[in-house]
Amino acid sequence: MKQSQHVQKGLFLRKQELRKSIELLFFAYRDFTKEADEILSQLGLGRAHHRVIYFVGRKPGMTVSELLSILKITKQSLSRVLSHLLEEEYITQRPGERDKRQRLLSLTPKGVELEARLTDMQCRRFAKAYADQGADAVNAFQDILRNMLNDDEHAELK
Amino acid sequence: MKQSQHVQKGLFLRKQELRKSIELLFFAYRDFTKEADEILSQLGLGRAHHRVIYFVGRKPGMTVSELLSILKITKQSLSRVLSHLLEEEYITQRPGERDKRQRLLSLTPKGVELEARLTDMQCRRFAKAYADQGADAVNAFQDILRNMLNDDEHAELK
DNA sequence: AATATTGGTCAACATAGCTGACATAAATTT
DNA sequence: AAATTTATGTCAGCTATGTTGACCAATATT
Repeated sequence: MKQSQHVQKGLFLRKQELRKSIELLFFAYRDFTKEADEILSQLGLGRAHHRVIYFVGRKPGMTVSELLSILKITKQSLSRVLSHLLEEEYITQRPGERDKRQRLLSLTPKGVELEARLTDMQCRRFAKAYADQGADAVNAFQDILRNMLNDDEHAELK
Repeated sequence: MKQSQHVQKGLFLRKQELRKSIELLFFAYRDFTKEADEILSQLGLGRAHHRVIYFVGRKPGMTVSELLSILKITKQSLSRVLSHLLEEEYITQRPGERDKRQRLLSLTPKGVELEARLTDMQCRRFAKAYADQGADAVNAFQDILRNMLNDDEHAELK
C-alpha cells in the first residue's frame, strides 16, 4: 500500500509538472506573438501576413507551393494574404526561369524593412529569455522543442 | 577590419540561431495543438472550448471573471464558447455563495472525461519530448519559457 | 497528344476574435 | 437609504483567418 501510494504521488507530481509545461507553452507563445501582432495591426496586417513575410524573407525566390507546404494552409487562404501583400508592395513576384508558371516571391525594400523590424523584435525576446542561461540550457531548450515536432515532418529542422 | 568582420560574423550566427528558435517555437506549437484540435473538431468544438475546459478543470469553481483574466479575451467571445459548453453539458454552473452574482464553473463528468483525454494527450507529448533529457534540461526549458513571458503578468508562474 | 503540375479564381461557410451599447442583479460604499 | 461599483448577460455587427468544392489556364513532362 505504501508503495502504491508512493507511485501514485509520483505520478501526480509528474502530471502537475507536465500541466505546468502546457500552461507555460500557452502563455509564452501568446506573449511572444502579441508584440509583433500589435505592430502588424497598426499596418492593417495580421499574423498570417507576418508568416508569409517571414518565410519569404528567409528564402527569397520561394514559390507559392513551397510556401503552402511550410504554412500548411489552403491555397485560398494564402492567396488572400499574398494578394494583399503584393498590392501593398511588401512582396514582389517574378516568373520562374525553368518553369514559367511559378511565381518566385521576394520581399521589396518595404517588405525587408518590416520583416527586419518584426524579426529583430522576436529575436530580442529570445535573446532576453536565453540571457541568463548557458549554452547547454539553450541547446536543451531547442532539443525539447524539436522533440515536440511531428516526426514525419520538418526534416530540415530535425 | 578583421575584428569587425569577426563581430559581424558572430552577430550573423547568433541571428541565425535566434531565427531557428523562432521557427522551432512556431512549428512546435502548431504540432502540439494540432492533435487536440482534431479530437475537438470531431466533437464540434474548437481550441477556444479546449482552453475553457482546461482551466475550469484545473480550478473547479472558477468564476467567469477569473477565466476572462486568464484567457484575456472579451466577455462576448467567452460567452459564446461558454454557453455552448453549458448546453452540451461539458460544464455546470452554480451561483457563488458569498456573492450570488458569480457563476462558479465546474466540469461535468462528461467535461472531466474530455479534459482528461486532451490533457493526457498533451502531457504525453511533453513526456516524450522530455524523455531523453535530464532534469537540468527540463528545468532550463521551463526557465526559458518563463523568461519569455511578459514580466508584468503571470505572477503565479514566475 | 495526353496527362500532370502550378497556379488562380469564384462562391460560400465556420470559428474565434473584436467593438460598442445597454441591461440586470447583487454587493459595497457613501 | 441612496449611489456606485461589480459580475455577468445580451444584441448587433465587424474582421481575420481558416475551410470546401468547383472550375479554369498555362506550362511541363511523358
